[in-house]
Amino acid sequence: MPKTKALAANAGKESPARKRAKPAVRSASAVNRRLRQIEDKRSAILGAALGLFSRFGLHGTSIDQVAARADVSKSNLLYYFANKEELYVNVLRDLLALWLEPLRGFSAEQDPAQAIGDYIRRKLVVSRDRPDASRLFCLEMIQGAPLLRDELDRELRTLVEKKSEVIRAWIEAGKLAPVDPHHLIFALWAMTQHYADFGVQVQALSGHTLEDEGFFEQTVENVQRIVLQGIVPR
Amino acid sequence: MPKTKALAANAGKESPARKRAKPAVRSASAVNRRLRQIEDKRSAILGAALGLFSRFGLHGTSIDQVAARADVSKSNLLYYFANKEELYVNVLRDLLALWLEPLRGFSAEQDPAQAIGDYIRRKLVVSRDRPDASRLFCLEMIQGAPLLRDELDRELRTLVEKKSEVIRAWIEAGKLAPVDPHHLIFALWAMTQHYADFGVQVQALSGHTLEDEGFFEQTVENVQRIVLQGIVPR
DNA sequence: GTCTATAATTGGATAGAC
DNA sequence: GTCTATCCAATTATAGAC
Repeated sequence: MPKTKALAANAGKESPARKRAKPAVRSASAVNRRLRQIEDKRSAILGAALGLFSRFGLHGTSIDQVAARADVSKSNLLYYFANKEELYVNVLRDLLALWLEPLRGFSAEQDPAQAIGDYIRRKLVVSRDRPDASRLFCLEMIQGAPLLRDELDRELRTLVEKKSEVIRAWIEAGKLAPVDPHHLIFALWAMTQHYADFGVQVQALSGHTLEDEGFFEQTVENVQRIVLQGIVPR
Repeated sequence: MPKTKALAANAGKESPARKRAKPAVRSASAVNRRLRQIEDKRSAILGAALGLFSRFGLHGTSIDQVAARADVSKSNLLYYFANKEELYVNVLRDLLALWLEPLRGFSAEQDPAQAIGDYIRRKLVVSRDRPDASRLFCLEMIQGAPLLRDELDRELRTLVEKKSEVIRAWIEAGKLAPVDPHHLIFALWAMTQHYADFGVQVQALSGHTLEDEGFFEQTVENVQRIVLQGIVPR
């Protein structure tokens, strides 16, 4: 079984970027330059890690590969992140915010067709521009979300409940057909993420990627139509 | 990078179950019993492997774990499957058939609403009864389907093209709203698989699993309604 | 902060007895 | 067919010089 290293043991070990401003000989600007440089390196590593983790998973990726891709040495990487798991967790944490964002837009005052149509577009933009984020999120879910479980229960859950209320309000106002809010939300997530997570399949079958401007618009339009109008002729 | 061991090298090494009927002292029934026993062991290993691979992926699972779960020794497992990759490939192969099956049902003579409604139910049954299969398939896709790519291009592609024709025929007959067949198929796949692949999330947010009879029916109904009628009131 | 060893471990795979 | 004993490669992680 994947060993869950005592994360608590690392709680004290904070990343080097935390140590700042000790009585310095260098000028303030030189210090800032240095700090920025460090932050850049950190995010270079995080970026490289996302790219690899999102394809091959935590265990399918070696620290070496991440280091090579980020153009740092392995031991240098381990200076910035105490161990592989800490790196992984940091990558995931950055993800969640990005993932929750689009849903926040919903509010009862909006026109539901408009709001949901916009939402579909925004999610497809994420699938197009950040497919790696989507894939890593999916990987984590498949594994039972060992590291995201808490956040799922807290943040995501309350957000979803709030938005479900909005959807219910729309239905009661007769602006939306009676549909279970949870299932609607699942449907929206599933259909839009699919183009990122199953990108290879989409490409193999349709011959296109979301990068393809025409195909992107066609996708937006079709997903919107299916969800809003359905496929039975009116 | 994940090393792709020369699979060709193993082409000759066939599984032990292939050696049969040499002039035997034992009775025919004894031999059959033995053969069945061997097949049972093979499928026990395959089953255990599916369970683990579908959660932790190829690299997240050790041969040892599979062996333990199948209740055989590691070296005994390696007698049945020459190496880890061969085991993995065999698990995947069994999967594809299961995965393609439901789509074959479509034919132009059917009523589209009925056919698609049935399809949704059948796929959700698979998501409920074989979530591990769905997850492994998803894992493989995320990784770029290195082992399924050929099949994707061949079998799946031609099947999808054939069924796209059926959908187009329905549209031309005015029985279906104008929608791109590919996107419709993607939507159906995405929405139904979601309940297996993102099962943890579904559980965390809705409090239910497809195992839950009531929830299952509610899911079927909602997915059908969204796809067929859409959510804008008529 | 960055690098060069190197320790320590895991895990895939083989050899050979039974 | 099944087991025990190993071998060997791949990594993770640490120590310590600069």
